[in-house]
Amino acid sequence: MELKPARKKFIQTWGALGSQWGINKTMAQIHALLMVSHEPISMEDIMEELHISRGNASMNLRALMDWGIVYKEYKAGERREFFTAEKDLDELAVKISRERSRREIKPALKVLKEVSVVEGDSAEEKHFSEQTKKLYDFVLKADNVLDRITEYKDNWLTQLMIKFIK
Amino acid sequence: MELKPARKKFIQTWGALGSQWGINKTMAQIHALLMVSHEPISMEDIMEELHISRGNASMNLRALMDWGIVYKEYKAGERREFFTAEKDLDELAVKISRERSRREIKPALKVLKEVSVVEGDSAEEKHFSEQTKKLYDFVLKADNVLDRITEYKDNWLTQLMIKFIK
DNA sequence: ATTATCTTTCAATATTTTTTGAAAGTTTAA
DNA sequence: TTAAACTTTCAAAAAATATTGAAAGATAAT
Repeated sequence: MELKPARKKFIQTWGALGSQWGINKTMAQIHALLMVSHEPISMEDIMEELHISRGNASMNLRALMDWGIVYKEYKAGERREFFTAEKDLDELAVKISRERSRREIKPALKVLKEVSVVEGDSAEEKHFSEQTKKLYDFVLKADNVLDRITEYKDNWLTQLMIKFIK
Repeated sequence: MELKPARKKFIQTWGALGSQWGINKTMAQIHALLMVSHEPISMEDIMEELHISRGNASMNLRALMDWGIVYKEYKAGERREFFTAEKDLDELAVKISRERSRREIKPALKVLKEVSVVEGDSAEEKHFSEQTKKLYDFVLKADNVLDRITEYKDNWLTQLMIKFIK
């Protein structure tokens, strides 16, 4: 396969995957582009390759940097800023997990805890309280697991366990 | 806390969480409503509680059933259909993981495999091929881990390992 | 201090996604 | 077979989300 179409296809796919998981398409595409680039890229080049406006590029690069998965780089003697992506995938996964946990899971957990204190004797009230308590425990555990996904992934004992469970 | 506002708050939160993860708000809300209900609910009641149209309710219930996490129930002597949610959270997680894997991850893996065969001697081509190969391996492993999230979660050895890794 | 180069911001616009509601479809009962 | 009770479908409308582009904001060179 040729580089150009392969790159294009990869960027499209990564963008689509992103939007299915609540990350905007352009953000995921910029990230994809940077991940497969062997050297830092300027905003101008990102705009050109993805056919997007300056504003769009700027805003999404900012967002990616807020997630801690894209970095600014300065080249000596260059006025422009260049960008690179976190290329260590374990590091990438850890950062994404941490951020999603902080932004989305933790607040949801807080609410689950709040609402699960419903008291009362009716079947309705009992069931509500029980179910939300279970959800709290479950989400809490899942959150921990996600946070440690790479540690699991690469642990030999775990690998063994996977085979065992299978 | 009172049941009514607690239930409302839970449904709102679950809906918001859903949309942040690429599941539409109403779908997540219907699911939330059914999860905390101690008995099956009719479409009419769902429409009323969530203030949504008949069409919306019908389509999202269909989607939830396609995911395998909501079931139809028939009550003796009743013409209407009633709905319940999968309430076993482990089962819920397994089904969601399986579906997302099948619909989103597997197709992405296929593309990753396709594009990673790029050949050539330039640094650009080499880097592209290496990086997409790494991504393929990583996503494949992560997919397997997700698929087994509950097995991990409840395994005592793993629990011990979490503490150990910490 | 002025200009040139580059980045950010944000109101307006465009696009995508979701929702509505009425017509068509289905199933059961009379 | 007709009607009643309910569900599904889908084109149109609404809502939510993303994108643009030009003006304002930085920063460095002259």
